[in-house]
Amino acid sequence: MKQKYYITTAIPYASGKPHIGNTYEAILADSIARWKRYEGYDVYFQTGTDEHGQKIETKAKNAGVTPKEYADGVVGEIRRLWDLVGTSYDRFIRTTDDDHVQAVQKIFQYLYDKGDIYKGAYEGLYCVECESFFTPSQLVNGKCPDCGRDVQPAREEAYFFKMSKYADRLIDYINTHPDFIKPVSRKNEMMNNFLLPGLRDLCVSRTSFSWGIPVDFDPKHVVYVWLDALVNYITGIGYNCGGESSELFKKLWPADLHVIGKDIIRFHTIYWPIFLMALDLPLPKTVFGHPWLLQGDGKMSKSKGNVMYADDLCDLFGVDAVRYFVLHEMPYDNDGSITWDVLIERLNADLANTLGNLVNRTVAMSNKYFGGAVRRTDVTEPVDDELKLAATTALPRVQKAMDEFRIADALNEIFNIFRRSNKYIDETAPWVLAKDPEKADRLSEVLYNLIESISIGANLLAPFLPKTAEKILHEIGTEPRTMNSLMTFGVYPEAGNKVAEKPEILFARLDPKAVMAEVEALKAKQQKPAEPETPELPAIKDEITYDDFAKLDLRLAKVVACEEVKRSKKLLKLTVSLGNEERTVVSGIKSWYKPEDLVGKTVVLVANLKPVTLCGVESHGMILCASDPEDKELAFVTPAKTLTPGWVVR
RNA sequence: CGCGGGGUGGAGCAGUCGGUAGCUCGUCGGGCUCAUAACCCGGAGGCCGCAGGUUCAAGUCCUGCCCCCGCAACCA
Repeated sequence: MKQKYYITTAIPYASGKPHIGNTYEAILADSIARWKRYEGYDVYFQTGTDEHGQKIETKAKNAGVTPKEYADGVVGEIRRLWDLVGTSYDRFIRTTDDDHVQAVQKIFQYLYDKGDIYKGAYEGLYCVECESFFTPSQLVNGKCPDCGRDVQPAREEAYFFKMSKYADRLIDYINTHPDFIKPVSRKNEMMNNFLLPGLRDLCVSRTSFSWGIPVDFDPKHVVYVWLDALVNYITGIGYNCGGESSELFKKLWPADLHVIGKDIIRFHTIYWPIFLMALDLPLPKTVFGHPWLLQGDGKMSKSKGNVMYADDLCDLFGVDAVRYFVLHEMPYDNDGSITWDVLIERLNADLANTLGNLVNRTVAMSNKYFGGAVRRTDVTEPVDDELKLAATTALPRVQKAMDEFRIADALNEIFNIFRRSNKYIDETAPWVLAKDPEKADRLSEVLYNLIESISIGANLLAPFLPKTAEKILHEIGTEPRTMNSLMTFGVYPEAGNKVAEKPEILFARLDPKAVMAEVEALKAKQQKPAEPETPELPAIKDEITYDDFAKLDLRLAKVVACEEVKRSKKLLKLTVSLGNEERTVVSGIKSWYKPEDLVGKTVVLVANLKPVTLCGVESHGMILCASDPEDKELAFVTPAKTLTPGWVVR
């Protein structure tokens, strides 16, 4: 019986059209899935969309549609893109699917009954306008990062999951399963930053919005994102909490591979395994956190007009060219970068020149010299051996690369066959052989060797560039063959098949100038609806009374000493004098001021602010500063003439 | 001294146990003409981040320093 292989992508949030970086994940997982199928596994490949939550609720409201309608639209777009790039999924799950919703409710109930979920209160900084909680680190200048208004400490009733309960078991599991987190460098991050210092309980419900799966025993709560989203990996294949799960589930679980972005490794290697432990389910074998695909000149943004979408790219270059590019250009550990220049360069150098031209010239010669069918004649020469070796030993090397998820390396190994084949043509010079009728058999053997090598290469290429592989096999008049046969030279029919009469150009060479012209047109189209560059000033806040103002105690303070806070990026530690007392204040202005710039200056201090500890230093007050909305420029506030420290500002 | 990764010809990377520094692209020159101005060969271009140390021998091992990038902690 075939061994099963269950592979998943993360489910992208359906709030907007995904760019090529997001689509990369689908292509990556798809290539692995196809490869595994070719290896003989019974592969089940699941992808889908995450559709609940406040952001979608808000966007839908703005668009005047229901959240489901809004999600339907975006999901349609995502699915269209996934299909466009050839994602060979078995199920496209949506977190709004009925089976998922019911399964999540059952899981929630089960974990609550078990005591792993308890009711508590969520405390944080709340922005009324945005109806959102933020952690202090999310704030911009102490204000809401979305609207720039003030936030206030608030409490919200919520359910929590007892993460700490399973932490020891998870630490043990990670330590004894080296394949669990890939690449390994991520393992240390998780251990050192989260597991070893101790886990905080995770908030798993919300009452501040309603677009979500209701907690059925407490309907004003909806299940909050991670518990809802992560369990898609089990609900999608028929997990039934507390009941009989499907045959499919029994066959597939635990998953063999979760392909995810490096940004959500934490959720997949800590929260997800812990949820599974709580459900008494085995953990996935491997979580692979791939790097990101970045735009060469910085992050993609609409206002820059440099967002790349899979559909535009496919229009310009074709699906397989796009697949090739993202798979080839992504290193294993570091982020990859995508630029139009490099993209064109890759297509021309690898796909058009090395591969396309090779197939083209080989087929052309077969037609020209033998009417399209080349026989194996066994008129060999030593020069053949190196080619045969390159072709028949590629498989194990590709396999090794794939086992480590080094897709770029795998592609490179395959292309070595094509590179070697081009060289072989030069070494054997078929056009010279063709002039001598006595060398006809040798010539036939040479072309046979080329076609056989191309056949092996095309079969290896199929998981990555399915359409191209199909075209190549068609051109050389043969069918896909088994993986095992790729290590044997001479599987292509010895009598020779008829190759395509007129070789089709697999990848046309691109003229960079012409492509860039089209790109400019695309950019212009994107930029039109873009927002103006100048960020708006935050709105004036809600009115307060004099009494509210009077609560503030603002004082002049003279900086007597200042130093950087060790191991902090933004913080300076100031010692200020208020005339009759000195105190320590921490201020996040390291980017704008050096310590010596501040000593001797008089600043305005919020003197009655509750002290807090930042990076291990207690801060007793706050220095008033003014800045532009984006914090490009910032300056502290100082009196117009020298005044005595300690005086009241009002 | 929070944890981890990394600094190698113009770009992106490889370099296992210390022993002539490699690959892809670009660039320059040559060759070839089957082919998509494609293909093949060759050249130029490296104080292998800096400074010490161990060794017959260091990109590789040790020490110190500088810089970059993840993650974490923070603009009160």
